Amino acid sequence: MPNSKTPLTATQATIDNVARRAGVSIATVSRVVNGVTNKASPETVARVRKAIAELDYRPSSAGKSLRQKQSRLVALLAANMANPTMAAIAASAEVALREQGLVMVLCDTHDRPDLQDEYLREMRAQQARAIVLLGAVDSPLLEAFRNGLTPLVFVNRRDPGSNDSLFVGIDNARGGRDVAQHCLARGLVRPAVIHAPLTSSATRDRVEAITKTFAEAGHVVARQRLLSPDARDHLGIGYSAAAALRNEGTEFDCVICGGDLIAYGAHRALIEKRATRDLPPIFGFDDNPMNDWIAPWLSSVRIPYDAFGAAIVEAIIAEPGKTRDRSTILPHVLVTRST
Amino acid sequence: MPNSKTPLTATQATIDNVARRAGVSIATVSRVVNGVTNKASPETVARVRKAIAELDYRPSSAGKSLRQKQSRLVALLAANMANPTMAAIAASAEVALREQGLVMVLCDTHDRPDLQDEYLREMRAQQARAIVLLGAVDSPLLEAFRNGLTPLVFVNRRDPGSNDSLFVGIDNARGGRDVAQHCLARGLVRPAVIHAPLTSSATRDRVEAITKTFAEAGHVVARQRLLSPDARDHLGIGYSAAAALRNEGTEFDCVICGGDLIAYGAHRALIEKRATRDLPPIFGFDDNPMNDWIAPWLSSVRIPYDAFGAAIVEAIIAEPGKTRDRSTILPHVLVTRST
DNA sequence: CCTTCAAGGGTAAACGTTTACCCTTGAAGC
DNA sequence: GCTTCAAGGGTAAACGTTTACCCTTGAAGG
Repeated sequence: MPNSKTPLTATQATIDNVARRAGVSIATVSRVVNGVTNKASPETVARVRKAIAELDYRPSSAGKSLRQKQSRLVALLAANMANPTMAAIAASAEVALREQGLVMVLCDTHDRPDLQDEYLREMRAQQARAIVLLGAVDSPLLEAFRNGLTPLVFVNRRDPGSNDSLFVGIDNARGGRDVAQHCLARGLVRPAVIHAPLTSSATRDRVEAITKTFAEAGHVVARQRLLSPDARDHLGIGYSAAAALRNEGTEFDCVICGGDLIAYGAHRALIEKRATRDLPPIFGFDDNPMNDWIAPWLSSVRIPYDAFGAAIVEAIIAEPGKTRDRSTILPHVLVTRST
Repeated sequence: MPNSKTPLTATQATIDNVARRAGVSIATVSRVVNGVTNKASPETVARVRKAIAELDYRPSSAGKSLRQKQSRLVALLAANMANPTMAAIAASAEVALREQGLVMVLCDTHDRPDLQDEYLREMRAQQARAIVLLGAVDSPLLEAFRNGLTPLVFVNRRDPGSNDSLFVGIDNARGGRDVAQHCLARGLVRPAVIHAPLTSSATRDRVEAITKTFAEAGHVVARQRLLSPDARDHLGIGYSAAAALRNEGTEFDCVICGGDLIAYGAHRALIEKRATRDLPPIFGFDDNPMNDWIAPWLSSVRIPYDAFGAAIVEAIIAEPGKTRDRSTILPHVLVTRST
């Protein structure tokens, strides 16, 4: 705790300053800072600690990184920061990483392989401790990192190029099945299914499980109720799919979307023509944190945002152990709402 | 562009590797990398560039930082990452910073002075190039940084402890006046005004301008229509304020909220009792990027998210010049919507 | 009294850069 | 045939750490 003596400056005190003030060598200071106790007497340790507190000393990251060939930076490469779900996971990761003394660098790859590679290159230069990919896309450098020693953690979306990479996420197939079964139990047997292109494992697992579950119950999802329009983003996908349903007069008794943003778009298209009262049930995935407030009409498979941070940290830290599971499957729950 | 010869590895090539491969000294490599052209012949430059490309070399950040006493890291200390507006500004900043070869570190201070100081300390250890405070709170270390040489940029909320710090944001007083005038022009003269505690300059400016504008038009905002309930977050503030209005039977003809999240909360409370059809006009600030989709009932003062990144970068970069404005005021526009 | 050993702590090298300064070469000017 | 000078490029120090290795002291064991 800084006290009145504390010179509270914006310029960094060095290990040398501390050593001089405590009357010891820099080696001793370094040892005290790093908790090597068997090389200094208790009195020396106390003197050093005092000097550290008085100077508000913290080891220079650059010096440390240079020497240890490793920094305290952990990169979070997110596919799309505009998605509140990703933001929530990022926030959770940030807290968990800070508790480990690690610093999170947030990068938005916009789902572009070239940008992802650019960031990988940068993080290699930064000697990042680990790289967390929140929605990874395959890219040339990713392959190189797979064989490197920087831990790679894939979140939400599995590694598009390997199946034994570290993974943290929910069981998407089970989530899809849960939604379908929920519908079936309520007699909803003609769902409109709207999803993004099947490039990510998450979307693929969800959609496959949904159609499979309906089919097994004897209700094959007709082709015209299975929509994946081209659009620049999820909101647009949802909107144009729902608009298409309307224009073509397709009958459906519920709408299941591959993600909440798609559901927002679909909802918008639906309420443009219908009264709010007779909206069909709408389902999404992720359950964005503000849904209770801004989308009380949306049922969604909630992912446990707050659990991601801890799971990611564990995946990074436990790496040496090697015995742990390569996948961490977090629990989900279908949150049902209706206006 | 990496070609077939590229050894695409996850481990960093050093300046020494490049120098050896090009048959020059490390000094020459350094000069080529940094664009010092008058110390090498064109052929040498070409040889070095070739070696750099072949090894996919990028200077080590640690070495660079150590030598230059400055890193390429720029910290963005955000008060609340759960707010989509902050996320949007962060995304914009990230892009703009990357274009300058800078790397954004995102930290969530949760509006807590102790956490803010913790991050400031960390960033001092990282020798951050600059620190961007997106919603700053006053804290002991902040004072030290004000006198230091690391540029500080306050975004949205002004420096709570000084009025000549760098600032990027909109003219909140003007925004508040715009909303009030819009209401007045439509005969709405009994607004309910809901806001967070007046600790930030942004909220203060907005609320003051709103009440002042109404008062000047002869419609003083009655005390019972001016609400700032205690609640853990903006959503809760909006909700409990609107609930209180309802419970106390206060009459009002429109609702003006200090931020979009407050408006979401208020809206939720209002639709719980009223039919959707007779909702009063609701106004917010910031205009979260997804409002068109999820809050078509909300009018809001839109801040130009995408312009923030460039403005922040300019504030950081132009620092040496000293002649520039300390404040960058970005344009806003009142976006009106109604369901 | 001599040897051993542990405790406590210092010395110096290495990490990858940048840059001030030095060196060599060849041509120009006298 | 000198001196000068510019072009081109190398040498080495410094940045702040960590850590292998060395040194000193005092006590224990013989």
